[in-house]
Amino acid sequence: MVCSKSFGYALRGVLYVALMSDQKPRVQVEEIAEKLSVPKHYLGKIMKQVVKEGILSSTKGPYGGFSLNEKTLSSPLLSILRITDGFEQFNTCVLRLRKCNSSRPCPLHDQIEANRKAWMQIFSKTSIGDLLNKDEVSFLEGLATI
Amino acid sequence: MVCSKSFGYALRGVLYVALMSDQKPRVQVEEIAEKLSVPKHYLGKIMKQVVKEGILSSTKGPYGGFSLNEKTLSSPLLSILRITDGFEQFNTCVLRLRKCNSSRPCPLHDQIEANRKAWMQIFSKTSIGDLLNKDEVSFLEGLATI
DNA sequence: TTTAAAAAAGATACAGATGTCCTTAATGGG
DNA sequence: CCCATTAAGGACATCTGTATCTTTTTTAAA
Ligand code: FES
Ligand code: FES
Repeated sequence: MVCSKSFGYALRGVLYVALMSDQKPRVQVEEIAEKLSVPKHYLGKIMKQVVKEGILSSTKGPYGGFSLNEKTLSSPLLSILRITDGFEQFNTCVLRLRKCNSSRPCPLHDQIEANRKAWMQIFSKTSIGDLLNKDEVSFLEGLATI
Repeated sequence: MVCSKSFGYALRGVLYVALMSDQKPRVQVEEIAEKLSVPKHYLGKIMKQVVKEGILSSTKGPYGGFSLNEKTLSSPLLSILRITDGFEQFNTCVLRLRKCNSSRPCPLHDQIEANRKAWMQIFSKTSIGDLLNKDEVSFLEGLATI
């Protein structure tokens, strides 16, 4: 019913880089962690994976940091979810009564399956860019609140 | 998107006791654990909480074990969920962008909230008894599959 | 009352997610 | 080339859910 903390770190990290992109082309993990009140080194690890997935770019060295690329804004939340949480959650019986499948469904399977499809939809249809458009103003104030 | 393993243990434990209730008034944790392929001692701890919540009854000593009571069949899944998983999951922003509330919603809040209500509905409307009715035959075979 | 059976309770162990620290590699500027 | 800066990578620490083991308490039967 809720994503991992790692997911939140990754998402907010990407959003922060995006929001800063007009002011500075690259943002250091140090700054991101500080502004979002997130553990610095742990965030670094996660951002690394986000880069490997292609959602962000990064360069080492002076004036380096994390930056947007052509894929960033169009990336669906699902691509971050894969990194941080994986998709097992969608294939496990909610009741943990058995392997979840339609051929041998548990009593709740159909209801749950419909619900999960809806979640999947939300996470695959919604992109980083969508979030920015919908919430432009309040994001920056809100990013550090959790 | 999925309940804890503990939830599965608790639910399957209760279901097993219910299914056995016409053959034997009390069932020992030893037997339950064996039949469900669940860690014996850990299951004991969870069953204890289920009893404390009032969903099952138990008696110590010879011929003791866990047994149904007047509340068992009408207990909603939500009462087990409270024991094993708690309700925090329903009050946390999926995106972990901020405290989840309607007055300061994240961009996905409304969609997510509707979805969560649906989950809550399922777990509060569905009782132990409902599961048994819907799935009477295949439960016993299936109970040990996870 | 004694004994054995079974749940309850407590102590400890393990595993995965989370978090910290230190070292290594890459990069731009001098 | 040399140096400072920054991400990447690896080793270790902590915390929480899960799991195991032992001891205590309760109960039924003999
Ligand atoms: S079989 Fe239970 S949710 Fe699919
Ligand atoms: S504020 Fe994000 S789900 Fe409610």
